[in-house]
Amino acid sequence: MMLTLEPKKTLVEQTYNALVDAICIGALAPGERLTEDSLAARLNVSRQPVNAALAMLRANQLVEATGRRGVVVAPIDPTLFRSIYDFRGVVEPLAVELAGRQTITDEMRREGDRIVAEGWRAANGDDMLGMVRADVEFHSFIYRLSGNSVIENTMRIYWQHIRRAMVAILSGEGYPNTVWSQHEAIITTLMQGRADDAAAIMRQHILGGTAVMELQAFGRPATVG
Amino acid sequence: MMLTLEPKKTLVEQTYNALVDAICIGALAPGERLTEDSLAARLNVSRQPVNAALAMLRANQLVEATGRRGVVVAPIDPTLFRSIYDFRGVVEPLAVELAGRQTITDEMRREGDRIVAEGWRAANGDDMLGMVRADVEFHSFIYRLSGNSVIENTMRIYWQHIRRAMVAILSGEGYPNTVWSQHEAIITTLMQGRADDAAAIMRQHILGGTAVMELQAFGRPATVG
DNA sequence: ATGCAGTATTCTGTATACCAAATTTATTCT
DNA sequence: AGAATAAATTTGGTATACAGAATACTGCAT
Repeated sequence: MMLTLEPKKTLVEQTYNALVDAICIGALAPGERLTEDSLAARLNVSRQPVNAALAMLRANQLVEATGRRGVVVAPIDPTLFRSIYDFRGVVEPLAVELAGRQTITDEMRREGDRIVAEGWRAANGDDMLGMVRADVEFHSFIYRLSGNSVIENTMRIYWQHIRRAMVAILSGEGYPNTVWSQHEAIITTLMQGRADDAAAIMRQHILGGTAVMELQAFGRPATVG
Repeated sequence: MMLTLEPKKTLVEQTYNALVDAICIGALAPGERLTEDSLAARLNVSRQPVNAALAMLRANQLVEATGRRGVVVAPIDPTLFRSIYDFRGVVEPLAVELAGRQTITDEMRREGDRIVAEGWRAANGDDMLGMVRADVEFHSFIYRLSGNSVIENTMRIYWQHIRRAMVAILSGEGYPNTVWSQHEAIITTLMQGRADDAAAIMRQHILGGTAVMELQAFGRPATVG
């Protein structure tokens, strides 16, 4: 397993980011036991930044405490994903609606087009990691457009979990095409000034993601109440 | 009934909670400069837990970094509050709707009644701190009923900010009565199984809060510098 | 073999001490 | 006074130590 520290920023952040990526990619498998000493040795830092990074990972539910015997990488929890998708069901359309109230510059339009183009390229090339990256980028772009820092900061945390499950979701036959059709439609509609319509598509987009996730990742549809 | 023992908390958590409370109550004023050494001395702990607690406060935007010159208590930021209220506008009704899908036990009904009664008592007695506490309790109760951990965890962070501004919001003439009428109506309607109606009231409740906040807290010149 | 008590080991949480770099404040020189 | 320089602060980071908790191990009595 390769754990490499990216330059810049504090050691705590570097450590945190390295661990997040390792967990999301699967280099650190669910259930794997991590001790501060071994991580410190592997990352070539002292225990302190490791300890701080683990505290953050715990707060974000990516690892779980296990008494005085280190932490373990959290399992992929279906209940958590249902919660996240219920949550996204209202937050993502809100982001689109708020984005509709902002002034959209030409630069933003180009940025949107670029992200959609990249998504299509990844989808057509069956580039799984590229699709995940573009998906994160697309939604983060919408959050940024919304001008609402609460949405941005909150969703950043949960995208770590979403990334973990993304491969399973995207592996559905033909699903990438649906995803990027919807992404494209959202951008186009939003840029035309029809934010309400764009929000409605977003709502459908998340609903579809919920359904596919339930089926692909967890094998059974949700109990709809 | 499951009695949950207060788990022995770490110094980091104790430090974090102490600082959060101090900031929310106003004991640490916006703009005040905090250094690790002085806080460590004041709380009688070493620099390490203070450093970790400050990192969390920074992540939650309650303090701001200022180079190598310590951190300062974050100002009360109108933009942040607008973001929070836009956010709550969709998240709180969602919580009510999800709560409507859960099985509601008699114990929960009693809990709801107790919270509403406490809110009225505080409102009628002009007990500002009691009102704030009951308000936090009411909304946390709804989050818990929703069974959605994402809502619970996310909103816990932002309630720290809301608490800071609460006094200004509640000081509007007659407003506490409106607030607790709405709270009571939400609980009653939800317990009757009419979750959609309850969610609609919640939507109105947050809208009203947004308006009052804008007027009371930010619509007039600041009294504190 | 099996069950169990007592011991050893492994870890975390916390404290202390120290250093380097950065940044502000004070001081000295021109 | 203004510029240059030294001193003081303060963080980020490392290393080390130690108590106490959870786990693993060991060996004795069955």
